[in-house]
Amino acid sequence: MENPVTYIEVAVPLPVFNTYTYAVPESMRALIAPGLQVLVPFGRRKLIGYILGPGSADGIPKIREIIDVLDESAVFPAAMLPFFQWMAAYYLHPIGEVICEALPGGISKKKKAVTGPKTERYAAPIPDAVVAAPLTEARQAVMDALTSGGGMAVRELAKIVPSAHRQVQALADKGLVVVSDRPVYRDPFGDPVPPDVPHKLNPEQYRAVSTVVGAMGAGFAVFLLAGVTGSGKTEVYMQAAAEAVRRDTAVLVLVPEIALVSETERRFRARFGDDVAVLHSGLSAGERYDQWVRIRCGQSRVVIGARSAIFAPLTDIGLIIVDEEHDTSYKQESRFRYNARDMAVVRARQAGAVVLLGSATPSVQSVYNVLSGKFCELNLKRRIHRQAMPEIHIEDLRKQKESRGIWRFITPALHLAMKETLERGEQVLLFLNRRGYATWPVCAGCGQAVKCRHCDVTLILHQGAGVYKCHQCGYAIKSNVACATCGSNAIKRLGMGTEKIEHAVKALFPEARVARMDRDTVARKGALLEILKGLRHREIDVLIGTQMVAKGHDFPGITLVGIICADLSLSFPDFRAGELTFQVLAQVAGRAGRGDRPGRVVLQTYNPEHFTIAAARDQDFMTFYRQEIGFRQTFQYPPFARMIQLKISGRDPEKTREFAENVGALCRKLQGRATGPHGTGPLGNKTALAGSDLSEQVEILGPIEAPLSRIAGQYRWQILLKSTRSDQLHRLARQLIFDNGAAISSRHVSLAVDVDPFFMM
DNA sequence: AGCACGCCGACT
DNA sequence: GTCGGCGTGCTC
Repeated sequence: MENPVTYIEVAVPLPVFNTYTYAVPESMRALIAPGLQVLVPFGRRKLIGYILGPGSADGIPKIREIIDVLDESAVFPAAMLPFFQWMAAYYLHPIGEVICEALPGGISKKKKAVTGPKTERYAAPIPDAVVAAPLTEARQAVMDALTSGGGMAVRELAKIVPSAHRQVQALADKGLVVVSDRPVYRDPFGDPVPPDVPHKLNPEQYRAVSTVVGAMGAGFAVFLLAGVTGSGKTEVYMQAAAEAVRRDTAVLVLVPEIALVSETERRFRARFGDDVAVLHSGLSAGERYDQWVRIRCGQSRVVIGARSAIFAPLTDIGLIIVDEEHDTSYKQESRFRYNARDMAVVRARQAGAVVLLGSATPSVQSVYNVLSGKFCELNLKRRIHRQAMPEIHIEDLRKQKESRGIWRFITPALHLAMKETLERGEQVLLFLNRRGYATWPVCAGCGQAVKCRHCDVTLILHQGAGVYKCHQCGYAIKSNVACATCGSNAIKRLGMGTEKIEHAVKALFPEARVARMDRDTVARKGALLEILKGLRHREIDVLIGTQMVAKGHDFPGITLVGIICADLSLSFPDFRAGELTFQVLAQVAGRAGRGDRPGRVVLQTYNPEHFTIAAARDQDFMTFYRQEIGFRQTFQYPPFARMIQLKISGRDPEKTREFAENVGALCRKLQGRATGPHGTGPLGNKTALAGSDLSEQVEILGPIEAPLSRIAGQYRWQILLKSTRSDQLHRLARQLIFDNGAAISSRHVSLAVDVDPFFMM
């Protein structure tokens, strides 16, 4: 190495936006490379940092030496550094924390315990060793087992000979076996999967696969595969992936949540065998580590995972597949707020790879990108088994106003349809996007709702558990308490949740076998699989579920879907409310009739004329899109504008409000400075400047109290920055964060920056 | 994030 | 007079 690097630039996993220059002692110079972890002194602490590249000593008065180099090979490919840097810049997040988020827990975060490769005691026979004296029965059994297998884990031996540990030691002393520690590979997969061969494609699928394959090797491209439910998207994914693998490139498959990883994984494993690795937060730290290492060293070239798998340490990515690309689970809503769907596109662009975004109900954003020429559209309009799409009947819930109790929510039409379906021995799915029994418990004495102590929400009655529960913070009180305001014991159980529907269905159809699928019933490990199995084996006649039932699971025996109330998400104070509603309705409706019998859907709503409901009835995405995109344009919402939301929270209501107002004032000051000598508008107004192009300004909305003004004891405020110009928006946010450290940090109040926010409540 | 420095109230 | 509260600023 001519010109050895003496200084390196290091990122540390702390909320600091600087990187730091360290000197490398002579003895370690040959060991360092970008992407390696190093132990560095930091103040009076020691930290694990990440080498970003060569560093510069210019203008730095004090440079300290690194203490140690922690890996002989980088934990992630150096080629991923530009990806991390891009994310750090875009999401305004410290690069060290970005990298820390990317690495699997346990690889050696901070200075916590290090989960290295797991090892086990392993015994192997020494060939041709001379047996001096006859062995005891147990020792002979151990020797027999070892010679027949050529070596075994001592743990396995102990299953044959209970005293194996002792015997192996004795045999080692006699020079007959050699004992060593071996790394073990922890297999996260369940049962072996029988191999499977590529299916014959229908013409639509064939066209999709050949278009994607045709783009491979020719640089970055994004395809949006819009395929109705049951149209065979997964087969398209697999055949495209097979071609990518054949070209010796890696494939990354993202699915929205862990429950769907296993289904996708089974299908991919059947096709790609040991090439498949999985990455998601459901794996134990050890399993994750092993999967990571397999991917890192190129043993697994097809990676399937949830959101965080976007960080898989693959080299030479040829294809990134994002299944159910509209799903909001791709957005991380804690510490580091990123969107894995968007980052799939960024990572592919950097790698010159092809992206395949798939969905039955594509996001407005992605369809806009198709229409503006950034993405290329592929369509699967036909279901593979040629079933017709289900017929959707709308029932107006306003007509039920005079009905009592459950009859307000089970219309005669739905009741009749359920009766007919059950009489035919077919299965029913009822969807209601709200769990619990009564979602609005109200005191009959004083009219007060039962409220959470820590949050600005009503508690939900969970009758089975006998508690009122807060869905925000988990706070719960016994359901037999009296009203906190007036002491009355008469608390009305208003509001409908899945648990109440379950009770009602059991009463209406006493002979039907009823099951419920929501976060409460699948909390127990294995419960979800039991429900799915129960459905397949026809041990369940009626399934009642939340959102969860809309997500990708295949329910072949269901011929009737009842949507109890389609409007719940329609009134959310969120510009995406219509989009979310359309998606969930279309997805739930798509659960009907995936087997060989036609399906039908009864959709109950208070807003039958609403364009979202009408479009969902006709399963006509483009009609929905055309109306929705007009609304987005009128109010300058994404995709026409970009947004950054500042989320401010603190325990003290006054301090939080004051802080939010200070940050708001600072934003306006910065904006005024950036856009020249004109003053800003009156406080609280949209600040726009005379004489310049209004559409290119950054709008500052707020601060306002969040719709959920308190969660888990934290008072919440928000400021929304909005602009048609991404660069302007980012410039303002960067100035705010980087140049005003003191003004935006406080002991009592925290500020989170959410770039491209999803949940605005 | 930590950890030091520095500046004000209430205790031996 | 010192102990300790917390606001401010820095860590190569």
